[in-house]
Amino acid sequence: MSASQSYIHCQNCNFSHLCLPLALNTDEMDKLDTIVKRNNPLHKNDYLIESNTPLTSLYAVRTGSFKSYIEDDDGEYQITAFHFPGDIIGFDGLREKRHVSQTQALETAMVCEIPFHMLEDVAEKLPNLRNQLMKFMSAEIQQDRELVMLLNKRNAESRLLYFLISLSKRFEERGFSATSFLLPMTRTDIGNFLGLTVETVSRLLTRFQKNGLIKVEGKALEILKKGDMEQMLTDYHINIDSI
Amino acid sequence: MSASQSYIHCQNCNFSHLCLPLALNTDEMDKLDTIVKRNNPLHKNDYLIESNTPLTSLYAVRTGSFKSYIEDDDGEYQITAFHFPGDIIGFDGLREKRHVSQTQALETAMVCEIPFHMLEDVAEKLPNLRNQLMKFMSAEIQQDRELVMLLNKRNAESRLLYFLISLSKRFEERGFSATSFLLPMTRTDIGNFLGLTVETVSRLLTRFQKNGLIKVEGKALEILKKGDMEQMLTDYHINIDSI
DNA sequence: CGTTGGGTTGAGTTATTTCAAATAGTGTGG
DNA sequence: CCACACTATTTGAAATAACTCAACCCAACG
Repeated sequence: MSASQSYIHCQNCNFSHLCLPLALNTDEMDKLDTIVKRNNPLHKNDYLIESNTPLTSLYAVRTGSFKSYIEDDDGEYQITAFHFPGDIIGFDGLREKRHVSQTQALETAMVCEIPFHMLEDVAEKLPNLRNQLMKFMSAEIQQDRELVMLLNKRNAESRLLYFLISLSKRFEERGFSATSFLLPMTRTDIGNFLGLTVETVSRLLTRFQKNGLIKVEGKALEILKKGDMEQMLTDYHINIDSI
Repeated sequence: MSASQSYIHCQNCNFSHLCLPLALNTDEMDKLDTIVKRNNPLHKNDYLIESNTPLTSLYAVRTGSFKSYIEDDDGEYQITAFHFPGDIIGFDGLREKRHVSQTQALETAMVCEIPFHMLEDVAEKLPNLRNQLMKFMSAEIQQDRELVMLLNKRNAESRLLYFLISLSKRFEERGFSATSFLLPMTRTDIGNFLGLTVETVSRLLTRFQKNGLIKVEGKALEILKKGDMEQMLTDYHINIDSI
């Protein structure tokens, strides 16, 4: 561990309330902390995980952001998640102890690496940690299923609204502004994730802006009418033109 | 436990190779077996799990089939999975120890109930069982993500093909015919799951039949050209009319 | 024997995609 | 720091896959 990073521990991490330490007491956190490796930063487009490689570690995002995607034989790919600080990456590989997706940095980013065999050892002694791991996986299942519903039942407008609102919430949970942030991913990434074309995403962002819901300028997004946007998601009969 | 059911154990269950016992030795299986409750059969449309109820048990399907779905405030619902013998139901509720989806029998069906607090106790002593649980959850995440890709990237034809092929595989794994089986769910259910309308599902089934891929008569399905169907899924540029 | 739920088929509509083209932005090597 | 190349984004017009609406059939069932 380099000197410059030696002071970083779960105990003083800004995102521990979202991360694995969540349910652990100080002692337990110390145990977890001893197995965490904190590596050099990754840069934009660097791979954190390549698919089909053996699963040796899980990763917790410390700073920056990532996208994970699966790819089929035709090279067609599907972004399955965007990851922000506190998120744990790698659960989909547990089944075959082999990564089934790729994870790439969207910007300069750092992670905490948690070697899997050591995590298993620690978890052996810490029921809380085991529980926490299960909860994380369960949450992922729940989220994926909500995404399926979104894709199957909602139109392009709702999907993008949902995406923006959910980003906003995630930034807020992490102590960032809920109403003003940078989109770390491209429009193409957003479209890929939501099952829309780039063109549709772009057109909708423009339309949201014209209707005064948001302000976009490149990567910079400002959410102007969060309440209205949230309501459009709940009562999905309301659409953007009724605002 | 009723006398008529007392002879049923994981050891002599036809589906243990797909179920929790998969990675357990005989001793371990015995331990698991002692906590499993085998209840009376459920009938078509009976609820196995109602949403928002506390999670007290996981369930393993023993016979018959189920559908699970999430529902939003508008009453709109999304079927998230169909379950067949050996499948474990309930992982999405672990996060909040509360079920987030409903599970309903598609036909007369029986389950093995696994009380969750006892499962945790047993898992405490059996690393293999813990592992198996994680693998099941990880598999569910993986499957859900493949479903997202299917919904986002494939057209109606591919989606339904995928559905039929995946049913076929699941029946085969369970020792049933891979080419001739009954669809336990309605066309509406299939459409709901795949993000299509009933009409589209019906039209496609008719078309598949006209092109000689399958034979359908009500619930009865016969898969005539499995190879062709699988290839259409792999090379998704090939479509039904090129067969 | 009327009612109800599931399924099929046809015709017209529409949300989103595709294709095309122009503009803006970013990074690299000289 | 500029020029060039490449990628990302926006906007418009035309095409289309799947949906909606409507009608009808069939089987199960009280």
